[in-house]
Parts: sequence; structure tokens; C-alpha cells
Amino acid sequence: MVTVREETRKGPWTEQEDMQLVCTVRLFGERRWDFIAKVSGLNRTGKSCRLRWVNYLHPGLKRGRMTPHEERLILELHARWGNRWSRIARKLPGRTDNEIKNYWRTHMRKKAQERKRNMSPSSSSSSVTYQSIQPQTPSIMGIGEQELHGGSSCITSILKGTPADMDGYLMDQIWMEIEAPSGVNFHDGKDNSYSSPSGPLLPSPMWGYYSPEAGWKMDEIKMAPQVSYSKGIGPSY
DNA sequence: AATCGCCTCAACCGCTATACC
DNA sequence: CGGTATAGCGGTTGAGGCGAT
Repeated sequence: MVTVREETRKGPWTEQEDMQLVCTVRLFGERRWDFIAKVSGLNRTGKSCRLRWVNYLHPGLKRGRMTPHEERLILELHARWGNRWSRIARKLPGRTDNEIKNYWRTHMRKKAQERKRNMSPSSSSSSVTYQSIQPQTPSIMGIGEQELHGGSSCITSILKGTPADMDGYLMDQIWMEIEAPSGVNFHDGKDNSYSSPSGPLLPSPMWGYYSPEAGWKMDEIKMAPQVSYSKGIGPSY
């Protein structure tokens, strides 16, 4: 017997995959990622699905450049906590640990290069430097933990965010489509980090792709992956 | 116009922590 | 209480974009 075993997909996600994942997460919630991976029909590992969701598909994610406010916050929190990215991310609503980690990496590389170039201490020209906040971080270091937890004006101002901060992003469109009529709160609310702008359920357009008849049944969690997604379409986005 | 090098960011990997049985 | 499954975290890598030469 020759079982054609499909290999688990790796690499960049396609738009279709995103939609599949979003739908499945909407249905089953943000847990049991292995299960979600299976049920969604995605040829991905649960881990991969989770990562994609957390870093990219989660509603409420901010996209675009870090604001100066966020930059400062990251610097200060990093000075305080070190590489506890997820912890830092919790203080920056809409930002992921991955994003912050990446930001820090490039930021620090830049700083290191700068420092190499001009070893003289008098030449700290940039507006925000690591050193500048480390010794006496008055702005946030003085803030109580609770304030950091969401009460701080710093945080709230970030939360308010300027719309300009966010790029018109593909996911916005997806979420627009997904925007559900009912206000069912899908989010379990245990995490205060994200206040989802959309508390969506399944979008009608999505059901075009995902009607149970089309591919799979809810009650028997057996996937028929032959939903008519064309395989190998590689939407460039 | 072509090439090179740098930067950014999405995604993977391995390990640890936590939950569940 | 121990074993197993699952989730989460931090480090690392690689592809693509973009500006400089």
C-alpha cells in the first residue's frame, strides 16, 4: 500500500492558508494548536499555526513602525528585564514578542555599529539610546508595576495610537471580511494584552471557502482536505 | 542598468514550562 | 507522583526589499 504522505508545509504562508487558519481558530479557539492544524486541513504543524496566528493573524495586532513612544518603552523595559520578549510584549499592546525581538536586534546592531564608529561618549546624537535610559530611567522606571500593566498614560497613549501608525495591510482586509455581525466575544479574555477591535465570528465570505459541505464536518473532526483550494497557488503578498 | 550589501521581518528550531491524565 | 501532551519562549536563519555604488 502506498500512502502518499503529504509533507508538512513550511515556509511563507499563503493567503489561503491564512484564511483557513483564521476560520479554524474562530471556530475552535486559540488552543489545541495541533488539533487546529489538523482540522484546518493545513499541512502545517500546530506550532507553525500558533506562531502565524500570534505574530500575524491575531486581531488587534499593530503593524507598521514602532512609534517613538514604543521605542522608548522597549528600551526601558529591556533595560529592566533583559530579553524577556514576551513579557515586554505584554506591555506593548498590539506588538508581538517576535516583533520586539526583531526590533531590538536591528536596533542594537545599529547601536553597536554606531558605538564602534565613534567610541567617544560625547557623540550620542540619536534621540533614544540605550545608555540614555539605563542609568536613571525616570519616566517609566518610576512607574509602578500596575501602571505599566495598562493604566499608564504611556500605554494608553500607545493604545490609542495614530491610525497612521498602521499600514493599510492585507490582514485588515481579511478582518474586514471576517468582521462578524454578532458580538460574540471569541477572545477568552485571560490576556489583557489585546483588545480585539473586531470580535468576529465567521464571515460570510469565508464560508464560501469553508462551508462544511465543501470540505469538512464540524461534528466529525475528520478532515477532508480536498477543499478546493488550489494547491501551490502562491499568492505573492 | 546591474550589482552589492544592508535591513527588516516572517518563520523555524530547540528547549522549558505548564497542564492534564 | 510521574509521564505525556501542549503551549510558550528565546535564539537563529533566510528571503525579499531597497538604497548605495
